Amino acid sequence: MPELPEVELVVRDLVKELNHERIERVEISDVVIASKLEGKEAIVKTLDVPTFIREMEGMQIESITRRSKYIYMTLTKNGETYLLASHLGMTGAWFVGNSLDDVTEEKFRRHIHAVFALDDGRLLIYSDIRRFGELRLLKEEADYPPLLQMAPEPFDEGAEDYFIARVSEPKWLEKPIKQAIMDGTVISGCGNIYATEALFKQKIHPKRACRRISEQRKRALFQEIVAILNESIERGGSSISDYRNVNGESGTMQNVHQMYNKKVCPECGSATKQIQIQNRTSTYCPQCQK
DNA sequence: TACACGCCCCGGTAGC
DNA sequence: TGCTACCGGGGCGTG
Repeated sequence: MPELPEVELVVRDLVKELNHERIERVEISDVVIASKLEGKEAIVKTLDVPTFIREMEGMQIESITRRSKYIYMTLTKNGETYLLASHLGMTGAWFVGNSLDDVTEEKFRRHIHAVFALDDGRLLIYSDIRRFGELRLLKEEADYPPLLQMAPEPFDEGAEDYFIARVSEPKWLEKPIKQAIMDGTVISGCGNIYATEALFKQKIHPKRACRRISEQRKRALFQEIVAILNESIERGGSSISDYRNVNGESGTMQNVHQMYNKKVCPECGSATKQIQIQNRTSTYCPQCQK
């Protein structure tokens, strides 16, 4: 499942592949169309499918960037600028190819939900096995307020101080640290995998209340998260289940995970434990993490 | 008003 | 082999 590093790698690949192409035609899968007709918000958010297609056709791709776990495509049409904010959910993936057969893995090919035919003849393809991802066409970021509430990019200057300030707010003091670092308004882009790894490396129990962690330890934890996110980008991301890059390749970060989904602590050999925090499974070592 | 909780978008997969 | 329960990112509605 894609977190910040995986999204960053997708963006880097898309930037290499795409250069101001124009979207000529758009196709949306029958299952998405059917879900939308039932009133569900399946992948194509807010807009109905015909409107989404009509708006997207004729758009020129100006730039592709990442903001937290969102892919931002800046688009223009008739002198107006738009933003396509794409979230991969748990199983979303983008591909670029000459035909749908270029999506070589069957489980992704079976779940292609949006196809953007480009003016150079290639296809920009969005596949999403579980359909938890989103394609959100906006006039600007402010049209979807949660985007404005996201914490600064973790690599940006000031993000660490922002983190310290946020977890020092009354609403966070008694809450588990893991809940805080997985909240996108506290840190951008840190999901369950990297939160689990960072807490293990810093020997912090995931349920420890924010109030009961010194500022020094909190800063060390933040820096650990940044280091792990960077390491994962260098390793091509974590391919826990369904992450693939634009060329359909997996990453290798999962090979160096020490705690996420592990049964035994690599440090002390104790059996790990799993608890639920905010309905998310948290794996930790009861001996090493206090 | 603010927060906790459950729901919802789903298919793959583990377990029986 | 086939069925069922479970999992989860993240917003949102309800109590």
